[in-house]
Amino acid sequence: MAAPPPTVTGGDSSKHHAYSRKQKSLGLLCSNFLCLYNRDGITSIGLDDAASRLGVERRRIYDIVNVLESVGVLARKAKNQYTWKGFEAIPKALKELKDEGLKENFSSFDGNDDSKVSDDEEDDERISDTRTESQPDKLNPSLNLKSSASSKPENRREKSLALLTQNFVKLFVCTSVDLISLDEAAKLLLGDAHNSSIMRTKVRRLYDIANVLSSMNLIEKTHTSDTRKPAFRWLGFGGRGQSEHNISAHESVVTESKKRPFGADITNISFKRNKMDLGESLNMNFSKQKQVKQESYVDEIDRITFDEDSNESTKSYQFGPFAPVTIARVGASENNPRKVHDLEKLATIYRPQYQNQGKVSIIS
DNA sequence: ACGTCCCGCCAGGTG
DNA sequence: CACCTGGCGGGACGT
Repeated sequence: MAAPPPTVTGGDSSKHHAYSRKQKSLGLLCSNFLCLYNRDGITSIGLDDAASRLGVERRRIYDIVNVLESVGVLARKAKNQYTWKGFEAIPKALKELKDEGLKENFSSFDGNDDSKVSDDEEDDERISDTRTESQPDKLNPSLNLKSSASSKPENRREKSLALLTQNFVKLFVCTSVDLISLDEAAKLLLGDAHNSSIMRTKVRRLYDIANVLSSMNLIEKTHTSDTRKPAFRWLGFGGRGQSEHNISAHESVVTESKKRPFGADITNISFKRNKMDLGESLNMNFSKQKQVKQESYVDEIDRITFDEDSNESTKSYQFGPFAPVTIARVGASENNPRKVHDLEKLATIYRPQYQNQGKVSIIS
């Protein structure tokens, strides 16, 4: 036991900037992650590589990766290695989730109830591409919401975060519920056993998930009509940011990637204690501006069919490229499709679109 | 005071 | 056995 450096208050070195939790939030980290790996043709993603680049511990990467994988953006390839599927993989993943959810009992929340708990664990066909023969099935979680009673060992792996993420998404995709608070979601997802701690932990996880999903603009934090209880609204697609793909015809928004608005960069990121390694790359300063892009979601953002009966009718997902803002120019060198070492450059150009709820700082 | 949620301990899993 | 994964909850930060 090496006496770990206790305390953190104030940093012992130079400026003792009161670090903000917001700057280390999963949501922001996710934005950085997305921005970092969405550029050019990135195929593989190393976890420790990401951790180093983002200046966070591995543990946090797992959190992000698990939720990203749940929506199809990433796919586990091997140890420490993930495959970047891209945002374009989201629609498909969502559809699968929806399909799965409908087969189960996700269609009974809010308003109507339909306790039709079909425990059918039928293996849905995976439209997925890569099919590793190692694990034929098992990919499908057996969502045992309430009344599970079956202590089926099932998958020891993927217990919470990934599973919970999918269930959370199913909630939106399979029902007409567009707005929901995490408490509600927690209750729904774990049945009714609101036994103190269990639910508290659940909610904690949901916060993590919601933050990541928010950074992707799949959901947004708002509040219920009554105004009071914060809740999350499903957006599906509708992020702003230009895209190379054509969007719906009615995207009047210019989504022009104008040059970054003033650079109010805040150098943050790991300044605390780091791992043993990570010495060469001092701290890369990520220029991040807490800009609140309050884009008007005019038009119909359109979410995947909210009709409960419509099975496979509207499959045209107009995924709007909610790509984290553009600017795909990599400074330097195109001769390295795989790895990008220019952290500094990358960091400089990168611009996360942190979604800030609540106040709206006019900056654009 | 309560809502949000970061940090990292430590237990399984895997090679 | 070392290392990778990731559940889980304390308790600090935010409002």
